[in-house]
Amino acid sequence: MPQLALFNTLKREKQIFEPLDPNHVRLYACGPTVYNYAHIGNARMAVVFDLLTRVLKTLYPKVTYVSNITDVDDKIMQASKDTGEPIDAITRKYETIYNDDMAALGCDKPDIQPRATEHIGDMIALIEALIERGHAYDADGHVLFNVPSFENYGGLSGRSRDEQVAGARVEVASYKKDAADFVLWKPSNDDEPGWDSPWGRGRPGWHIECSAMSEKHLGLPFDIHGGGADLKFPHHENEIAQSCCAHGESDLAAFANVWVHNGFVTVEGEKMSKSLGNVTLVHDLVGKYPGEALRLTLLSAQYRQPLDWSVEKIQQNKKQLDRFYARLDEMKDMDATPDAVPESITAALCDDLNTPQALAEMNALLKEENSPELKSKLLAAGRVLNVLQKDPAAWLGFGGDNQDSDIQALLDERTAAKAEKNFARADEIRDELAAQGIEIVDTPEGPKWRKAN
RNA sequence: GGCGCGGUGGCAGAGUGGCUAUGCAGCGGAUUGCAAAUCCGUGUACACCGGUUCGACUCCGGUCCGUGCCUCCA
Repeated sequence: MPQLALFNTLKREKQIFEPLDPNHVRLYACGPTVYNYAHIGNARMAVVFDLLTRVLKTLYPKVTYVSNITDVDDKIMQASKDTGEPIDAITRKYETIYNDDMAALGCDKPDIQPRATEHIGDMIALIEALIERGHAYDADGHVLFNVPSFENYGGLSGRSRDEQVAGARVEVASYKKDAADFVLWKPSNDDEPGWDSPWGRGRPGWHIECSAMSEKHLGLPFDIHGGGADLKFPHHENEIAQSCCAHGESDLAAFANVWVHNGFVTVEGEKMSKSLGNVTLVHDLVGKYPGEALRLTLLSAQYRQPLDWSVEKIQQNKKQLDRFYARLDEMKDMDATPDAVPESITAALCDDLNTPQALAEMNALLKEENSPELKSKLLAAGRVLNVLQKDPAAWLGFGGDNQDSDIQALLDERTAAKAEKNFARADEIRDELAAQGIEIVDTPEGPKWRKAN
């Protein structure tokens, strides 16, 4: 069996992945805060961890992938104030949109997708444990994690004590014993979402939800914890501190064994930001381009590398898919048994998800003659990456032969013209249709047409 | 300032101490009434300067440049 190597941020090196329990691999990735449409950066995280889960599922008998929905957060409250929509309506709406958009990118829904608001009790229990162990304190309705109480704090992001700063959501400096202390629980006004707690009516800080939900659904320690590179600090650092301290552990790996962080997406060379107005929403993209082309584009760079998003790149990856689908179309009548993923592709993916290498290996397959074996290999490789599973003719756009009698009439006329060597008329018809965005492709089975792109 | 990442052919993007991916674009050719697709051929590129080595794009040191995090952020 091939061995999976992953770059472990915690150790800062690529390591052979060794599951804590080979019969059940467990991973968690920090999901979105649902107050707006997901952007292409959210999508990269979703696609990367979807792929990682697929690869793990080819290697191990049971894999549980948990990715949360953050549905309590000050940004959501702000969105509610801005739009007048109730908080629940906002979070449910964008949760649904998120899942739909990620599905369009070929991401399976995580095995478990917990909502923060449904785990408040677990968070409170965790906070209580932290207070009992002397790692947290309450101050006027706030509960803070005391960073100096955890000797190994900072081990993930590599920051020394002096450099630590607060990762709190709100300004509570006056309550802090240490500048680096961060909020576990904070009081809510009457018009804000809140839950009863030993410290009064309030709501959780950001980091505690992931500690609570990952432990609840996966148990501690679990194998892999992931998210975007920017979450390393403070979010993941604080998660580790909370989870370790709540259980009296000093080893950072007592929470999650391997940490995986995906790189950032820039757009046309610039960082995505609201001020630049270049936040690229998945929702807009899935309306314009095939989800599979978007997925492949997100996988066109190795996951840890920065990825620059551009229309040109989408089109390039779409073409790539066209080539694969064209070959699959040629082999449409062959029986394929896509069970075994070609070794070269498994090897590439097992090398820290080297998707560009996997793509290169798939291109190498195209050098082979058409055969049931080749078809099987392509489909099996495509299945791991979750591409190439569609009907080739439909992908290539040749599905609509019988749907438009006007076009069919012109095609018939052109065929007749060609038979009479009236090429002037034949070309005229080609031009006419081209003007309508219709492309004629002559094949051994006769002319076909599709919408040009 | 602290921590980190990166500079590869026109573009994208892997990788390796010697055998110099892959895709897109370009160019030449084949094929096609035309077109598309396809096929064949075509590019010794690895920021700069030193060092190690029989040999470095790959290892080490330095320089320059770009970039991420350190505040909410995937």
